[in-house]
Amino acid sequence: MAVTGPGRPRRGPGMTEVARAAGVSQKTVSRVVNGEPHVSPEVRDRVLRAVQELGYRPNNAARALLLGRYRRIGVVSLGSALYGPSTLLLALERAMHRVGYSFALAGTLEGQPVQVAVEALLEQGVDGIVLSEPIDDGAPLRLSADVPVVSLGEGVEVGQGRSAVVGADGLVAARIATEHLLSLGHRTVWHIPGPHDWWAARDRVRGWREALAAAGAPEPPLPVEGDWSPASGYAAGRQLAGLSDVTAVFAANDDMAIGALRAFAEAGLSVPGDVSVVGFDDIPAAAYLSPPLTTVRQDFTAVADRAVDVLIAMIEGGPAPAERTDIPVELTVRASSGPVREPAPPLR
Amino acid sequence: MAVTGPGRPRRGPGMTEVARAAGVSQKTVSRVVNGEPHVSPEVRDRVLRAVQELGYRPNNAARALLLGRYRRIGVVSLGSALYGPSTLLLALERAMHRVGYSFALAGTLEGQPVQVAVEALLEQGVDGIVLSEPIDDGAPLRLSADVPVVSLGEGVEVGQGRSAVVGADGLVAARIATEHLLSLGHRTVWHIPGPHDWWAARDRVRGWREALAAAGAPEPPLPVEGDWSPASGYAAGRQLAGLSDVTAVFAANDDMAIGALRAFAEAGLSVPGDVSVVGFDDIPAAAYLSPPLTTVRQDFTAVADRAVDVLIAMIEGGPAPAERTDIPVELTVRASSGPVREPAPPLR
DNA sequence: TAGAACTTTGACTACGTAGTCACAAACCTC
DNA sequence: GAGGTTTGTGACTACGTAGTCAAAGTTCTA
Repeated sequence: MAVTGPGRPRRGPGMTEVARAAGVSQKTVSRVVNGEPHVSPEVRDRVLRAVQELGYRPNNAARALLLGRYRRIGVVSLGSALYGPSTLLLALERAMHRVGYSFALAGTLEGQPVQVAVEALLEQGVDGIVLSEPIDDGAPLRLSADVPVVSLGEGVEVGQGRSAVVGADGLVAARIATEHLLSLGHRTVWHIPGPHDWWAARDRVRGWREALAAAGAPEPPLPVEGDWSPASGYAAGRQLAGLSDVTAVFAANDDMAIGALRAFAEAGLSVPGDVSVVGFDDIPAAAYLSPPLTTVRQDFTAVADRAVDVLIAMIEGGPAPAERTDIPVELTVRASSGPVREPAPPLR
Repeated sequence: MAVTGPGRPRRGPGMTEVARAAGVSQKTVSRVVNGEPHVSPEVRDRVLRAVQELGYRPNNAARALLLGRYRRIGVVSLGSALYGPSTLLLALERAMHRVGYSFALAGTLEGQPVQVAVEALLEQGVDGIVLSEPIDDGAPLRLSADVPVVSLGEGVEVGQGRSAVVGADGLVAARIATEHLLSLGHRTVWHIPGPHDWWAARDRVRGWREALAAAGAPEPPLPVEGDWSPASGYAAGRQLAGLSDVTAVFAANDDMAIGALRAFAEAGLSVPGDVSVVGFDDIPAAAYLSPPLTTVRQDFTAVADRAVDVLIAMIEGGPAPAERTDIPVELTVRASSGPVREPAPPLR
């Protein structure tokens, strides 16, 4: 019996109706629509005209049901509007558009395991999944999915499925930022960290540590942990401003750097005169702060492009790449970082 | 014949396999999975156990093909990582999650008509469309879609379909910001506008004009049009700094306000001593700038919730609401705006 | 010019799901 | 205890598409 309840929406014409209009079989319409060979020019024209007239639009659900392929990629995101994550998200959309895939987003709610979002995407139907700005609860992230997964950060264990890792090189970036400050003559560099359950934040801490160790600089204690917000950077900045020997600070993102700048200003410390500050992200406002902020820029477009390319390769049956891919980063030096100030000259 | 080419991915079990395992019919599995009544507890248990064991996951493509409903909403976005748009996007995702819909995103590429993105969403299969941060080329936006459309901004003409408008009240917001500055004693208020093809930008210009007119204040000319970026705000700020009678500036967003602040600082103008500045958005950094920025906050969560509710109502067959919905805004006064400075006192 | 090879077209089918209907069994109601 | 209603279950079907195969027509080859 026909399924035609009252709540059922009108549908557009299908291939069968186009076929009738063009006087051919449904299969021939399928061939024309999909650009398959072995269709005579006249028939192709007739079909295309009918498509035009009827306003035919392919039904992706039917195609997906038949083929088991959706031409859709799911993205799991924390759903924060932070500069990095949102820029990345939009870059992913563009990258998927480029390869003809559509974009489905699932946010993870606080306290919920990532698997919940993955499940939602799988149910909706996706050929692959990108894990953006991932966090974890300490233990390495384990997922179950029957499609390939690309993680933008650390590796993920995916039961039964293939997975790969693509990321901006946060570790190297943090090292570069720290080395920049050390090269200006600072004895050591303090770090305002992001939340420890973010992989990106941990990477930056590690990079900072490595740079200090490599230079033989002492590793100062971490101030209160930030949450990426200017408010948390301000809190950390106040702590640091209270210490006497802080001359260089590397904040895990620009927003926290902004908060720290504010704290230093309120404490009467000049930047970079008394304290040098380096941020992370190169948000558009960075160059227009007072003082303009030295920071590290990640190439989110490159990360997204690479992530999608890797994912598509796996979707099409290729093996998971053995190595992670890291996209290089770039340090932009502005006025907020400068040479260490001479110790107050003795009375002359 | 079975469709089983080599490129075809393995699929999970379907209801039929679950049914076999549980010793019932496929239809009964359907009843259990969808929580329909008239299933005996024992059978329900048996089915649920089989579902668990086999790792059954509903196939949304099949459901959609049958019902013509996707439980998916498409969002058309400009794809800019600006604070407002990205915050809105993520709020939309959450709102859709709340009502059990999934989220599909289509970005409009520069120079391409919005209809292209709409078409992509329709082809992929969505029950409704949200037009976020929309722009137009001067002429009112006309779309063709056979699903309901909610525009977050101005009205859109949708051929054959129903449509509604939900927005933060940018007009009122701009009026409030302007009135705030006038109430501090400024003779008039200058405006740094956003791009004129953004509805939001035009709204703010109109609100500013209305407030000036209502107060009988003269309407100063607009400086160079901004593009929402700090750089463009800086350029406009330099223009304004060169004029002698500028004491109050309302920038169409916080980023441009940041640029303007920088320009004023470089010109030796103090804020708010010489010039008061008000922004728009209340980005997290606004409170930590030097000086902290007076700005207007929009409630994106409320906008998104309302937009999704309205859309769902239309999807479920309801009529399009006749009136647009506007979400109230809130002015946050900080240190960047202050009373007009007394004219330089005559020599005493 | 016979047969092989290719081109063009269509009939048939399956993908996984939920609506419709049929029917048996259990439960009422008076 | 006859008639009616409700409950529980399954058979059958359609949704729109593309793969498979068959068949007729056309061109090429020896």
